[in-house]
Amino acid sequence: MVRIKDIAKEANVSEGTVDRVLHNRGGVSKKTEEKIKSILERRNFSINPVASALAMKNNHSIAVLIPEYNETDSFWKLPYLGLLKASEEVKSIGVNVTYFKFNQYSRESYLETFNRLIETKPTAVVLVPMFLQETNLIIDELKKIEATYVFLNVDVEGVDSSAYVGQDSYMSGYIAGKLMKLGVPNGFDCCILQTSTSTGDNQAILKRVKGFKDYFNTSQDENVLHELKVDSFSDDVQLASSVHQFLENNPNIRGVFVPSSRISAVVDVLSDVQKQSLCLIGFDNTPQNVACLKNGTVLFLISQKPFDQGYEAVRIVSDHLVKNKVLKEKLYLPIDILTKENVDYNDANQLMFEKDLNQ
Amino acid sequence: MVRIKDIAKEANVSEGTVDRVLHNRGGVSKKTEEKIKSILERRNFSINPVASALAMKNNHSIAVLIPEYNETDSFWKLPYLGLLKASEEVKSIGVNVTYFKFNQYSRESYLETFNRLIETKPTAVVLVPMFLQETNLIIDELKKIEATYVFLNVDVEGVDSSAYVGQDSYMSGYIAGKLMKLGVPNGFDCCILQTSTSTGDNQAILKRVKGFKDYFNTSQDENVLHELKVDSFSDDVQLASSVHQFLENNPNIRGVFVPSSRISAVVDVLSDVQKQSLCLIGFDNTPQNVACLKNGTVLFLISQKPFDQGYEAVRIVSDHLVKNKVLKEKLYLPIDILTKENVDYNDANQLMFEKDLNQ
DNA sequence: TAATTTTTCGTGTGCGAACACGCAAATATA
DNA sequence: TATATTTGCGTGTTCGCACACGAAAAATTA
Repeated sequence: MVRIKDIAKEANVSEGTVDRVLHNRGGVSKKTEEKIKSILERRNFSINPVASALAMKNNHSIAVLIPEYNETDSFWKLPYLGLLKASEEVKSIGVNVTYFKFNQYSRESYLETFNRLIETKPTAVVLVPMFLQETNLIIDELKKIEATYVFLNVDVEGVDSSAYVGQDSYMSGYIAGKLMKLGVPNGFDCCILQTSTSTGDNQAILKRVKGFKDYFNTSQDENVLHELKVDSFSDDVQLASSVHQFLENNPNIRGVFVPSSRISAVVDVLSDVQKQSLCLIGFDNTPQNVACLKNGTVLFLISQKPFDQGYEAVRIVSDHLVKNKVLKEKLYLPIDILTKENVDYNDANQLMFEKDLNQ
Repeated sequence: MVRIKDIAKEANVSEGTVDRVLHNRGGVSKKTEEKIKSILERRNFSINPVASALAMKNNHSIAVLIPEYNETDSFWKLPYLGLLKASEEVKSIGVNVTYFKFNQYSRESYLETFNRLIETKPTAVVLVPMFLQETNLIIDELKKIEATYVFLNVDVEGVDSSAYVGQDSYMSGYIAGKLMKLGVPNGFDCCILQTSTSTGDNQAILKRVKGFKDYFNTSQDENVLHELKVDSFSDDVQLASSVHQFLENNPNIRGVFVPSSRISAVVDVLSDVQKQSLCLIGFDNTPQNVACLKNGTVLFLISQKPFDQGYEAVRIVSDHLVKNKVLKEKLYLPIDILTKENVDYNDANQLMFEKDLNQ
């Protein structure tokens, strides 16, 4: 590893001078500056971030505002694990990450948790902007203290943010449309199944639906696209009756697209015959969904790569804080197509980390 | 932030003593140890990882043996970039990575390059085991100096390694089979197109073909599977004549599977009508292949995630060296299904790194 | 009690970079 | 030419921790 000392020796100057050109602090003659710069280039020097962090007494802090999770509602576990993994890595370069979890169904919890967060005076914030109105309040506060903030998983239109880390929802829906066309024989229909009222992330769901429809409309083959809206995915009985009635009225349907993460709930109310004959496509690798994928009921799941979202969010923010890298406005993660066969490989990374965590 | 110095003062001992109990190095009386431990607990002390990392100055070295690349044969560029990215990250924790590139078509180059590598006495080696016989010689040498070594991209049967980082070739072929079934209408045929002689990574290709065939055989629908072997993908004229003749003799064919990374060469010799009517599935996101994907000629590409392979290989080895983490024997990377629509998102990571590199 | 061994602990140096202080050389002013 | 001012640069200290060396204190032996 090349050190400042090495560069200084080679240039016949002192370490202080090298330091000056590195941080272009001025006070160096043109000639020696050029000389040093060329040596830096040639030796491919880069500042040792660890020593730098120590000397600077770097104490960046990233605060994360994220929904809490439990067994039944485990979607937010994976982003959290990804955040944790990155946190561990950046600790050694002087970046500290703290977590604040809120109830994703409560606006009050969202705001109240943020208020606790802001008291710790973080240098940067990663947040999941669940509620539009409250998010605007939050952004105002963050601007006051000049904290950089990035949105995680949920992209809010019309609110300016430093960056967004997540999926391109429109395109993921578009791809779902393509896969659906492949899975449904020509001449048959399919339908989009969603709740009439949605919480928080409905922005993403709307965009997925739009992408899905757009693919259907641009494609030559003629398949009719139906829509079914249900009250809730949690009420088994009602869901079952809605779905059965709908399928009876539209016997030509061979594909069902569920743009939320709840396709497993739909599978639970289908008969064996229906499971066999329908091409089911949904979102997110929750344990329940993965189970449906593995037993062959669901043909494709589209993954948002939640683990990677958390990981990347912390990485880009800390690179920004420590190395002054510019924040890319939109960091779109890969749109993963999961099948029965490849799903295990996709989870390997996070599983490995989880295992390490428990030791 | 509480420092060792603070603890020492409070306990009326020197920093050295606190250090001893922190790392239980021994040589501390029971009484003072207890006292210090309780203070550590009470003050909620934790080692400053930044200072710790700096002071430890780990000095591990990883040597990488990998094929060289150029414009026409660019496959190995991406693993190399991934290796580079990881190298940068681990530099700050005292791990140094050096590269040794060989000509992938020359056994002599392979061995000769390794000999240069081994002279640098690395603590660990990442290598692409191209030639079986020579690899055995290499492994013998590595065992002598007790270096840990991991295989990258190519998994060699019957040779024991510390670990393998790459794709599960069998399963990736299996998935290609599934996708092919989706893309080819019932009642039509498809074919596997490969060279009769293959170099280096033919192990992987054989396994892919096996997986592909297995999916076809287990599936209920009846599609006939043909096989076409050509002399070389580089000889346009001959390739064209072979392919055209074959397709004329088998007019029922609607799908072509190319288990190597050269599907773009096949596309180049197809007529527009053939491009329209055939379902083409291949491997690897080389620039040429990605172009075919984007213009709609190729329906799916399966990616080996070459960038990630390089990245992960260095990461797991350095985690092993620095943090004593156990090496997982097989680190299978996700089997990525690439389409026209999602391919851009999949490359984003490596593109970003490449851009940073050029600044 | 003196000599020796063992236990227990303090001191000092280095890791690589950041930055303040201040001296010498170069340039400007009288 | 002597003095003042700027410019260019070297030196020394600090960050918090790891680890080696060796000294004082305690325990053992003669």
